[in-house]
Amino acid sequence: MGELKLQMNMDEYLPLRDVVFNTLRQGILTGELKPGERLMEIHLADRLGVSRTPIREAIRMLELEGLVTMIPRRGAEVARISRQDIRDVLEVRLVLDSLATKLACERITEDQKEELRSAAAGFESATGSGDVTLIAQADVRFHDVILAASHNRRLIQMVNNLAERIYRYRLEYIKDSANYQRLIEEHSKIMDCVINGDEGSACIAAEIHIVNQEKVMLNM
Amino acid sequence: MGELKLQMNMDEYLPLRDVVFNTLRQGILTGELKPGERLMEIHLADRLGVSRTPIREAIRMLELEGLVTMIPRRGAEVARISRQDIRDVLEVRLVLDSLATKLACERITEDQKEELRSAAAGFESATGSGDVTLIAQADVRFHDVILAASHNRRLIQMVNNLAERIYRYRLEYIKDSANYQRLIEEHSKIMDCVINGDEGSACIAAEIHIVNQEKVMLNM
DNA sequence: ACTTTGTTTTTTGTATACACTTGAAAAAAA
DNA sequence: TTTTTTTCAAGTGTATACAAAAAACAAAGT
Repeated sequence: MGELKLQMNMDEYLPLRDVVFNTLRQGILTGELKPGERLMEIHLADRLGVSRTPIREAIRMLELEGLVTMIPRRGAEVARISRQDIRDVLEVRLVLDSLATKLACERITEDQKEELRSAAAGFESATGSGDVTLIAQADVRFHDVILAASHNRRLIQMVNNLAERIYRYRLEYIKDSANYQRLIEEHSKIMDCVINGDEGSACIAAEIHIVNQEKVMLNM
Repeated sequence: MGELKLQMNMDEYLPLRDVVFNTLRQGILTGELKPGERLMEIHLADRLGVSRTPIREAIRMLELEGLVTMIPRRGAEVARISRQDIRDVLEVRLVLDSLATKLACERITEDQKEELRSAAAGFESATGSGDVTLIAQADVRFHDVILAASHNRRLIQMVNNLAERIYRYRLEYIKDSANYQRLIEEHSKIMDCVINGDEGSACIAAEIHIVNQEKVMLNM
């Protein structure tokens, strides 16, 4: 069993359960905790230097988030993701991203338009750096701006949740530099449509963006 | 403070946290626990005859489900639902129900077609009974069949979660017998399209169904 | 060698104790 | 009477103890 490098960020003044939640979440998203790996309360408690109580509560939260699976009287394990799961997620994401883009066309503020331009430029320059983490962050930021511009909290929450579940696979996608040029163009197209309020084209561009992603991710 | 009639169903052999979760969930959905009402751990523990631990875990789960709101160092309260929340939820539901209906057209099995006919008939006869609970159940069943026919687990889970959040308001909608005839016709239309695999018309019918609901619900 | 049974260990499920915050009430001062 | 301070009660946050279940392992019988 490999030693986990889980390290809690105690800076923030949050309930321990939230700190643990964020820590475990991060561990799962980065792949430090692998699918199928058991999450044993005592071990985690020892490693993170807290008692079992906050660990348990954090695990309950991760369960609802879909990142861990509970087996009664056996404990929790990091959720395994099947090909079918990815298909299901992307199928839903297609329409939700499309909706977000459409709503963004109607509701985006001037500030957000500026933010969007900045995010698109940031992504393009990030691809130049070759730093995968940086690129992933820039990509997330671009999508976050559009989501925020939809001004629909429920939608934002749901899309973020979906994105989280397939984050690891999306990372693989981001790693492949063969996709960069296309991604940049797709972002650019989406941005133009949203800024000009061209709903129809914006939706189509957003859908193409997801479909391309789907094609690559399902071949991994 | 009114006496709650919360009663746990101990028949099932489940972890207490799940029993508590279901109990509180039911209480919130039926309106027995009202929006804004504080959920105090000790009181609930006493009332339900368990310790604080399962109560806390159940509350963490309800929080992620969106049914309760946590205020740090103050505890939990039943989530308040704003007009904007309802708008947001219905905006998302529109596209998700539309997607579910489209997928159902492609993937529905023969057994499910039969089930769908039965559910539609059941709803029509339920409206005759005048029993609101019965009608609501029949309505849920109809939608569940279509959801199941989408064969997309993530979608099923998400739509159910959305539906849950506005259940109380939907109930009000169901109460008004002025809507029955229209509901029956809408169901019938959706059913026909799904069974015949007519995706385009099915989506439109599903969307009309939600839009009508939205109109009424936002006027309450 | 193989199955079955008994025992031990590990791990979860639940209860409870204690510390710390916060809000409110009561008491004292202006 | 009003304001401020103090005290106290109520409630959450966290740790820990104990019980019960499941899994792993060993031993005995076939």
